[in-house]
Amino acid sequence: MRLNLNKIKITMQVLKETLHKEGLRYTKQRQEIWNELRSSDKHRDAEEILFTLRKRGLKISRATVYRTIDVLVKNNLIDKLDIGDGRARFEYNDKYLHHDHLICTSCDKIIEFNNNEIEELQNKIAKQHNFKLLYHSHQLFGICKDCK
Amino acid sequence: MRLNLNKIKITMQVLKETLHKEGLRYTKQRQEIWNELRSSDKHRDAEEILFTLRKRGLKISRATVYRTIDVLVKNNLIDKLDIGDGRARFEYNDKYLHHDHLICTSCDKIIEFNNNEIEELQNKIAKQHNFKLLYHSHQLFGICKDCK
DNA sequence: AATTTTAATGAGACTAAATCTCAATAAAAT
DNA sequence: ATTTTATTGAGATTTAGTCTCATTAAAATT
Ligand SMILES: [Mn+2]
Ligand SMILES: [Mn+2]
Ligand SMILES: [Zn+2]
Ligand SMILES: [Zn+2]
Repeated sequence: MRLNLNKIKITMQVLKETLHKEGLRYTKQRQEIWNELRSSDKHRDAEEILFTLRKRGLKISRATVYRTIDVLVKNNLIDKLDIGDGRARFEYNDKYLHHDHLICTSCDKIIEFNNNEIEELQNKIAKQHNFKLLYHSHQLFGICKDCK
Repeated sequence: MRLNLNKIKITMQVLKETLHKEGLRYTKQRQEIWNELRSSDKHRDAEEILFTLRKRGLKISRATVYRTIDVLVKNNLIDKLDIGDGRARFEYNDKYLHHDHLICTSCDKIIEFNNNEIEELQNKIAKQHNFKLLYHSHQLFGICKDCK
């Protein structure tokens, strides 16, 4: 319990410092959106975040959700994920355990993987092209074990 | 010249056979869209294809472009590419020389790469998860050599 | 603590890519 | 040549995401 409360405090501090660094204000809505994303390992879309927070009694608009998500993505606090259905998903970005995704085209299940060899090869390719790698998007689409 | 004409004949035959296999008709519009994509190495969006063909005098609608693209993507004759600006791009799928992309977030340049080690690692990861890999999407975003 | 300054928010209008509808048309089968 | 059936075109519709602008709230100043 003690640890848990501290963890929340620390991640909220991360948000506060990021916003300060960008000259942005530490608002209730931004706190709630960040808390919602960092405390779950689901891949959420904007509308889902909006309605979850509204159900919880927060006064918040669609525009604010999209605007906040942009700030969080640009500052690498969350990652944007395209699973191929035209609706972007977002998830907490754990810098110490990066992962990419396998996506089942039959049941939409999302499976996470992390592979350091691929990460290294990506760096190597970028270097070969004298390209400054900022981020990447890597998805494997197919049929999961439960669907075949 | 002889070879060039034969090459066109062969790729048009590929389309004809694919459509036949799917119980679909070999129409003028489908021929022109396929010819447009297979004879260029650009990454085109739907609107671009539509206006190129109209400028060339073909009577064709937006709906037909999108519908045909879907057929070609599903049959692996072309690949769909998401460069992160909300507009899908399409390109000829050369089965004998697969490639993925580096995308400059500053000038939108698209650089192609192919790396067999990564392709093999993808297969390995899919196998580990008992996942039938159908296709993948792999983009490296950053700043190209001309922009930095 | 009250006031001033300035950025953020909410409601809903707007945009743009992609999809859908349905009457007219053209490909293929007969 | 005629019939059958899929395809097309025009434009309406959907939907994720963005924009506007009056109102509100955070932070700076007094
Ligand atoms: Mn994930
Ligand atoms: Mn390419
Ligand atoms: Zn599945
Ligand atoms: Zn560039």
